[in-house]
Amino acid sequence: MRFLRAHAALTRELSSRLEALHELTLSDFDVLVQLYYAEGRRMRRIDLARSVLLTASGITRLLDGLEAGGYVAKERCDSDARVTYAVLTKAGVRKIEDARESHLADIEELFGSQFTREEREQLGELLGRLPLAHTAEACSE
Amino acid sequence: MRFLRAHAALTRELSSRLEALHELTLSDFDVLVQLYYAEGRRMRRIDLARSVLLTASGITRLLDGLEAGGYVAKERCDSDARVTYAVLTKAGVRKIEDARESHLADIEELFGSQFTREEREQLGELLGRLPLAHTAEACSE
DNA sequence: TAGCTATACTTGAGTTCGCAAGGATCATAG
DNA sequence: CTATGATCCTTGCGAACTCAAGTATAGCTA
Repeated sequence: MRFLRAHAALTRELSSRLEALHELTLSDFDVLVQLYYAEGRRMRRIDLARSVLLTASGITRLLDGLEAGGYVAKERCDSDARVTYAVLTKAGVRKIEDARESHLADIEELFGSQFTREEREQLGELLGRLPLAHTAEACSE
Repeated sequence: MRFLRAHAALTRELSSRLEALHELTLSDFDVLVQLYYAEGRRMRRIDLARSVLLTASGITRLLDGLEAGGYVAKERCDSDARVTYAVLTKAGVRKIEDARESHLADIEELFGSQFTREEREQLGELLGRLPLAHTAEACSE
């Protein structure tokens, strides 16, 4: 119960702040961050989907938006015509670097401030044990 | 990050199991549980909304569904004509008692099995500190 | 009593997703 | 070379929600 409530409250707040300041969804942000840390700042759409726990169709539509905004571009794969890469554009890099700052501050305010460093690590470890929660790539957000 | 991923993975799984077995959303279940433990098994719709962290309109539509299924009924309030109560029907009581069992088993499997009793308590305590997460009423689910 | 503001609820429009189905491409096995 | 099955992606449809606006009622104030 606490878990569900905490999530609902937290994401609602973070999401609305992100939206207000940067016109980004939490999912949008999530995708941009994944791309930002990816090799060559690009990823296969399917891997992107798995890493942010969306379905393939979810990613298609989400990227539609980011492509329209000019933050991400499509790129064909030479070795496999089925796959399309999502690449962060320069505007996308600027966007994420810009949004990161306020978003991290928000997280710190709402989330981090409640815990000591030690507790934070423990919380992370505990949550990391949950099944299926292992998709998150290296990244310390 | 872990928090978001863990939530996405967990709710997706729990939700689909609940849906498959009982044709209930996680939110539906949540609402039924709240009513089940409420005094007289009824609540003002607005209080219900706050306790499950939905908006007023969200509750209206969710209850539309549960009313259509015969699990909850509307009831007028004598002292204040603005408010409507949501009351659990007998069918609703049966439904929730039925669904509870498998749902708790699912939770135990996916969530509880990863932790010792002590860790579980600690996790609960940590999550409970998050701002806005205090709406959950007494109930040990 | 008349007016103002706050509260409870509903409804219309729009968003973000998931699922199922379909098209295209690859890889493998005869 | 062809058939089969898997993989990547998109699209139609529907579900769950939110926000904004509207209605009705309550309560307070002058």
